[in-house]
Amino acid sequence: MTVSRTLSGGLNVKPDVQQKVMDAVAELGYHRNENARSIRPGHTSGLIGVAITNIANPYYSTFALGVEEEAALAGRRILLGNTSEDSARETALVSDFLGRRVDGLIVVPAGTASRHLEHSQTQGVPVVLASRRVEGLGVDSVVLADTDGAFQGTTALLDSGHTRIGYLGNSLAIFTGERRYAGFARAHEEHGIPVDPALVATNQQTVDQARDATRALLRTENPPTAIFCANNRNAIGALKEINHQINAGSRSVDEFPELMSFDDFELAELSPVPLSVIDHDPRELGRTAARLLLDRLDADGKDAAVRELELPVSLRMSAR
Amino acid sequence: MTVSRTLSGGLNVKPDVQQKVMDAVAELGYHRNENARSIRPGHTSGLIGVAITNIANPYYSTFALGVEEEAALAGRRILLGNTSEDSARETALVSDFLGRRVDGLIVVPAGTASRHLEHSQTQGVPVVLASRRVEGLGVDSVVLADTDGAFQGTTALLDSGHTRIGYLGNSLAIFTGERRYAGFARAHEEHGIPVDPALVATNQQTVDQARDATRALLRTENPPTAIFCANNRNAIGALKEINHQINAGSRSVDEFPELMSFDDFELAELSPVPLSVIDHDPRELGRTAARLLLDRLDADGKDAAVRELELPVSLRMSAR
DNA sequence: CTGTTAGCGCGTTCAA
DNA sequence: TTGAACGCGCTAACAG
Repeated sequence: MTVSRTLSGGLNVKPDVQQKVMDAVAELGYHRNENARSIRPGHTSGLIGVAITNIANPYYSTFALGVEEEAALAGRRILLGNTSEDSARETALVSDFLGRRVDGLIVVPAGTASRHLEHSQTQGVPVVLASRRVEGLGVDSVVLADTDGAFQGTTALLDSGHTRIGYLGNSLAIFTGERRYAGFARAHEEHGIPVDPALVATNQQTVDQARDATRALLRTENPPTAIFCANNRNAIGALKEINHQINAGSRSVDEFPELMSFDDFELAELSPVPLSVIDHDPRELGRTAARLLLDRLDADGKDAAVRELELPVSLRMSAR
Repeated sequence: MTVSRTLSGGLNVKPDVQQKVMDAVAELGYHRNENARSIRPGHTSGLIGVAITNIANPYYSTFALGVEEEAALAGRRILLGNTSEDSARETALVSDFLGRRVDGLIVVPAGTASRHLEHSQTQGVPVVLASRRVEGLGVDSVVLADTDGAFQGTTALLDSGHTRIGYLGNSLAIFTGERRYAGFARAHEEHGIPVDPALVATNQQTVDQARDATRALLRTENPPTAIFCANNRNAIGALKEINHQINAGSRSVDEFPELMSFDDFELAELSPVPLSVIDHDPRELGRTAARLLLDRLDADGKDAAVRELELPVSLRMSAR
């Protein structure tokens, strides 16, 4: 008890005894057992479980940084896990997080399955969805203005005269994939220009897959004059393939399509073809998700209505 | 007890009772309290604490992915924390990790202070250092062949005729900074070419700082014909500045220095100036660090001698 | 100011 | 096959 009291401020412990305790603590390298502390009635772990689909994607690691910063400000740590875009792994991860009694969960959901995120399954542990929503799950969420951003970007391309625009994105079954494609399609509708299905590729998860899809697009007999890339993996893949072909020297630079990327990324400015960006800040997305969660963890935020935020994006047109 | 037995395999529990338990578990969303489990005698948390200097740097997030993959294979999770290159935060982070009774620690040390990593302070929890070593700390470590890689890269530049080579890196007080500079300097020595101190900048932690340093280098009256960049942050900063100046159109491309980057990075191939890379795999670095730790956590690895690994790097010369 | 009691959730051990 | 007692480390509440 004396040690416990000393370590929690030293109230009602003689100063010289406190000193002895501190000396012993320093010498022995003693650390209070947080796991034992967390099982006391009315106490929690101070951990926030963060499940993202891919740590190695700079977009998501920056997102995680934002969460971590905001959590650290509130004296909490994050438990980070990778789902690899796999719903089963997400379920296992969330289950593990709950077993460790995280105070809350921040999830970039991998699929549309959501039983494991339901209130009854999480034992009331609050969940915040980020980047993607899951229908019918009454939880807080923060996503981007996907449809609007894609609409704006596509409109800009159409306005500048493009009529054949390629589309590279991830699966339409994924929340962002569906929304971004919807914006792409609506812009076409409003311009009275049909989307050519031959120019639409929607199953690239990796840079290499995006490269392959780009190669296929460029090989068609009537290739697109611009490509809309629904995320940074696809934009980078397209860029790599185009750069490769330019260096191979088969055609001149301006025979290649210009690019519109949903997501900014490092070194985008080196693109040999004009590249515009639908820009937003993954770090801010992480911070916002964390704030939603932390707020919900506060006594006063506990019973607030469900908040579904949508962060704006901004179109940054290529200088050329 | 019946629930406990059912959840740990169902030995000696009547099948129909097991079923009832499982039904109730599913309905209630019950999860065993891992924190409570971990304080039982002879049990551990299954967590590995990972302290890196910057999650948002793709290099380190890929490193973390490698650790996570390897840890997941062994049924463990990682607790990830950011030190922001700050020794005090590292100490606090490690202390927090120990309080949560991590089974082991993987640390990219921020400084040379190491009291908090000593065996006596970690209560015998094994520590593995990655990327950087700390002198006088008898713990396992895995680092890169920094000196050798820098030596090879610099030698290649000198061999191809450069006599004025700039150096951009992080502080010489940092393990990798010191070693990479040493390789740079030794290559000069062996060629009998002195290093011009005016061309050496060693305090850039961020891309923007690296840009500034590059601008200063290019502005000197006798600018370098090549720049050795000791890590990806510095290479990217140099690239951005050079690209910017090329686009500004003041000089022709081949008046700009070529680049040698210690660290590969995404889209390096888009460089307008020749860029060679001293390549290595951060994911493998992470995996190796995790394996060192997991091995040490096994009964048979417990008392093994200290292992200090050095992973090889490979020089990939610019195609041009 | 310092110590004792009790209970958090779990599973080992022992009893029924 | 099931349940009861015990102890892990910690601290609120209550003696002393």
